[in-house]
Amino acid sequence: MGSATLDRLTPRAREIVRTAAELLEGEGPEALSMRRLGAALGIRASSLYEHVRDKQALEAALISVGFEEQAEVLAAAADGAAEPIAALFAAYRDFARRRPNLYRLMTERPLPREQLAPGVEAAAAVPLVRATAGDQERARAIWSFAHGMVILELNGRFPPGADLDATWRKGLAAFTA
Amino acid sequence: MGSATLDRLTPRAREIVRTAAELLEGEGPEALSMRRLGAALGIRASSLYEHVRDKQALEAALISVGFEEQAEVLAAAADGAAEPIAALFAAYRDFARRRPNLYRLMTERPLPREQLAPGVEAAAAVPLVRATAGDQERARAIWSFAHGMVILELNGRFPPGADLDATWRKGLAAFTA
DNA sequence: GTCTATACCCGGATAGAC
DNA sequence: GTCTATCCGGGTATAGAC
Repeated sequence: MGSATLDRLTPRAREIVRTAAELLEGEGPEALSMRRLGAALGIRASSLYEHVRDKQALEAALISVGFEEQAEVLAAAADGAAEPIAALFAAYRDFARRRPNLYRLMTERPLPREQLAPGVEAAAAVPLVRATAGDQERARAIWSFAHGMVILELNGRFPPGADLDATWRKGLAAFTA
Repeated sequence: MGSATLDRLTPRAREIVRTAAELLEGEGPEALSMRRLGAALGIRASSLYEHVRDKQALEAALISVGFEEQAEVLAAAADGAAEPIAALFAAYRDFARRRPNLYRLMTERPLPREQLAPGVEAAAAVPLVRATAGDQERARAIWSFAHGMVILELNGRFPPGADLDATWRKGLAAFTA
């Protein structure tokens, strides 16, 4: 539950990032504006700049925290699982459904890698790379399938009646054959 | 090359949609505003509303045309191919790279299905469903992999040195085993 | 069919007072 | 640390004149 990213911030900045995360998830991406974030905290947007460099830095913090949480849930899922890939799929999907807007923020633009907390991106990838015994190509192919499933689901792109559990099983079978 | 969607529009509306497509692809999604579209056509934004209901309708037209083009290139690729799935992968990736911003427009939000030209979404899916002999679960799993590969590439989410051709081959092997 | 003018909304960010 | 005031930018859309 602890976040190294949050821990390196001042208490007030921590509060801001936390509130931003709630705003993003609770009211959608358009709610993540400096004005609305200020309002949610009971201060003016201009006051935020005392604690946060700019909006980019705020988003980078959100993304870093997202990677930390993702790393945690994925590692926990794979740990000692009889079928690690299946367990990772379930945990990956679960994370994306619990934090759909954060998940989009983390995936739909180029990563601001220089602004992220060091190592968080790699840490989130570790469980899958482990599960493929270090085969990076296979790990990336599996990740692409999982991301495709997740993002198409979040974006409402599958036909209304689609049986996604069955589709996940198809993918699992393909990649573990 | 003919587009049923465009053919049903007045000449001026057709011109508008065409220009919008060029603007979107050439200058990015933020360029797709009524003001900038008007400017590209040499008229005021307000004049566009004589020809296009609103921005949603314009985007729906762009998406419909996108599906038509996609259906065409996918069908052509699969036609008589020795390895239809491999051919579809290549054509799918090629389409997304040629029209990255249109591809994003087509996939990153829920489809405005009521506003699309009838049948275009289904038509784009036909080649893949054929290639899986009607197995919809398999078709969806393959689509998810392809979409994941494509969108993660477009969004710059793979590590800088990643060998994506190799990753595509891994996915192909998994789904055609 | 296009114009001007306008209504409304939103955004990020800074200067300088307190 | 927060404020007000302000600067800049952007957007969709309508009314009414020509």
